[in-house]
Formats: sequence, C-alpha cells, structure tokens
Amino acid sequence: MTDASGAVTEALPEAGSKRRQIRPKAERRQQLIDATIRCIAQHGLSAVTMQMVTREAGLSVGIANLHFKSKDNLLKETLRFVAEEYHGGQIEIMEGGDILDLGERLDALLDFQLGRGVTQRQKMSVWFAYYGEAGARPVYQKIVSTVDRLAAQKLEALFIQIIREGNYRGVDARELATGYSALIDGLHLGLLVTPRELSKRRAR
Amino acid sequence: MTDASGAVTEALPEAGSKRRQIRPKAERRQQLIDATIRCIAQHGLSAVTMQMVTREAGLSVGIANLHFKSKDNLLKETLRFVAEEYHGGQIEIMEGGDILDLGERLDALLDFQLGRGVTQRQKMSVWFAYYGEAGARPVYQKIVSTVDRLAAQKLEALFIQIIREGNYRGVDARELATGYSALIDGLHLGLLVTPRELSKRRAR
DNA sequence: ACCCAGAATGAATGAATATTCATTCTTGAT
DNA sequence: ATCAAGAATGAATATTCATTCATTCTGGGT
Repeated sequence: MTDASGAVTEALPEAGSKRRQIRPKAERRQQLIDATIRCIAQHGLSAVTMQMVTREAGLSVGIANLHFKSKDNLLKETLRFVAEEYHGGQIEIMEGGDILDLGERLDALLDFQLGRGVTQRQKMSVWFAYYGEAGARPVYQKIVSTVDRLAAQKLEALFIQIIREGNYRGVDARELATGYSALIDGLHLGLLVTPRELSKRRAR
Repeated sequence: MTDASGAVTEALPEAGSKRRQIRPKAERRQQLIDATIRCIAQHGLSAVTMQMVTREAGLSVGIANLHFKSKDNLLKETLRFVAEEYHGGQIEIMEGGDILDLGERLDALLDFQLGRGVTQRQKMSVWFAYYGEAGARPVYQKIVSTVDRLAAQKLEALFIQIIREGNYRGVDARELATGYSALIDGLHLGLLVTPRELSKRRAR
C-alpha cells in the first residue's frame, strides 16, 4: 500500500488519542501492579501476559520491563503488595489503639477479612492464585510466610487477651489462632468457588 | 504387579528400556494423569508443559494428544480425577457401614483428610493449584463445586446425626458442616506454605 | 509365519509471548 | 526559545511450547 498523495502520511488524529505522559516511577509501578491484580483475577495467573497487563494499564508493552526487570519480578512484587496490604490491614486493627473492647476488635477483624466488594474479591483471587503456585515456588512461599507469621503472632496476642479477660479455661491461644486463620482462609476459598454468601456469624 | 513371581517385571519409572510398548488406552490415560499430578506438585500448574508431563511418564510427546485431545483437556481430566478421588474417599468413610460409632467415623475422616505422605501432599498441591485458577475458569469451578456439593451434603447428614445423638442444642448442622470444611481447607493451605505439623486435635 | 489395525513416536510447524532497543516524545532547567 | 535527561513507545527478535502427522513398530489373530 503506497501512499497515493505523496504527502507526509500523518498518523490519524484519533478522537481519543492519548498524549504520552511522563510520570514518576513509583506511580507507574503502582499502576502496573494494580493492572496485574485485575488481570490475575479476571484471567487467572497462568494466563496473564505482559501485553495483557500493560494494555490493562493503558501503557505500552516495553514499560513493564522498564520499571520491573522482568515478568517474574512484576508478579513477585504484585504478590508482595497484596500480602502486605492484607496483613497490614489486619495488624492495624489488632494493635490500633482506637478500639478498646476486645469483642469489638474481633468484629472489626471479621469485617475486614470477610468484607465484600469487587476490589476485595480481586485481591483474594490473587492471593489464592499465588497459594496455588507456592508449593513449587519458594520465592512466593517466603513472601507469604513472612507476613503470615507476623499476623499470626498478633492474632495470638489478641486471643491471649481475650482468654484472660473472659476467664476461659482449657483453651490454647496458639491453637485457637491457627484454627481461626485456617477457618478464614477456608471461607475465602469457598467464596471463590461458590459465589454464595456466608454470614459472619458462622465464623464465631 | 507381582515381582515375586519373577515374571516380566516392568520397571516403573525409567529403565533404559528403549522398547516401545503398546498398552490399553485406559492405562496410558492413568499414567499420564499421574505424571501430570507429579509435575503440577513439583513445578506448579502454570509451569507445566506437555514435554514435561510426557517425559515424566516416560512416553513420547505425541501421546498426550493421542489419548487426551489437548493439554487443556488433560489438565481438566486430571482435576476431575483428583477431585473425585478425594471426595470419593470422604464419602466412603461417611456412609460406609463398617464404622458405626459416630465419633470414630469423624476420626477416620480426619485421618483421611489430614493424612500425610508424599502422594497426599502432591494431590493437595494439585487441588489448590486449580483452586487458584478456579476464579477465572468456569470449567474448573464446575468440576470442583459438583463434587464439593455432594460431599457437603453427606457431611451435613453426619453432623445431624451427631447433634441428635449428643443432644446438642443451638447448633445448626449446615453451618457446622460449612465451617468444618472451611477449617480443613484452611489447614491444608497452611500445610502447603509452612511444612510444619498440625496436630489433628486442633481441628476438633 | 505372516499380517495389519492401530498404538506410539518425534521431527517439523506455527502460534504465542517475553524481552530488547533504536527511536520518539515530554518536561523542567537554563 | 532551546536543550538535555530520561521516560515511553512498539516493531523486531528470539524463545518456548502445543499440536500435527508421516512414519515406525507391536502384538494378537489367522
């Protein structure tokens, strides 16, 4: 197809044509991580491609390798972000000084963990997508277990308080904490597969 | 496979045997599914290739597409196999007539679900690898939820019996069953990430 | 002994995809 | 207004992998 007019073929001024924007590195990184989360939730970890992610972010393909060294690294950083955000939220509730009543605090924790909303659901998809690969990828295992351990300690501390305050007998805080975490994880899993609702009450 | 008889002892994994063997279709299918399970457990679902699986099975690359139509299909059938085996085992315990005491039955269930061993661990890896993708793949969702629902019904029935027999009050069997399943799933997840042991007692 | 249906093989093919990098563009400083 | 630094682009490249299929081989039937 040769240009008939001989004039400079100008790129068609598309209506929605986006002007190239230069933004700070941190912002681009977050933009890409967010896009990655959405892609994993929608297409599954194993189907995610760089094209997909950068397109979702509204950027060009090359940019991902500019800010993250590689796809592997992007995925790793995405997991780290989700893990830290989730556990950070838990820890904030557990040791924040604004709620004094222990029962209330436990309620707040449940609200946070079982809270609905698209975003939360997406994050959970990501979370479990990585869990699925954790058995084979030590890197993922390490990231998850590190933040997990921290949250588990705080949770145990909370249960110790509750047990003391309520004068409960024959209950081990550590076992309770382990069981509680497992229960929450299991409930999340169930939510992923069956879109039904589970009352928060059941967890207690 | 009796090796004591001194008959043709077909070495299982890899003997330098170069001789091509013709075997019934069902056997080859199972051979490939087993290899797939091992590969997923070792390398992760997203890293599994046809070459990897067929090599693990000690067969040529073309054979997978001969017995299963495609890679997708092989993965789907593998999930179905694991799902049916796992839930089949549960159901057998729950409705088998050989154990009459309900407490014992519950113990047997726990033993089965938390039983260790390489094979069990591999199966669990596979199980959760698929869970990770379930959010994005309706096919997986359907397979899992179908068998899951069946097992959940049996479990609820078991709890109804237990509640009646023990004269427990204020406990809903369905909620208990849901919680129990979630707890077990959560414990499995924990096992995948941290190779620690969890006493069966905690589950109760 | 001989055959042949169909099981098994693996080199070849083509499609998908991560990564590179020469080039273009933006912005803040001068 | 001009410039340089470096952010952003996307066509091109190289690799990896699923799938195909012409060919080889096996074992039961005759």
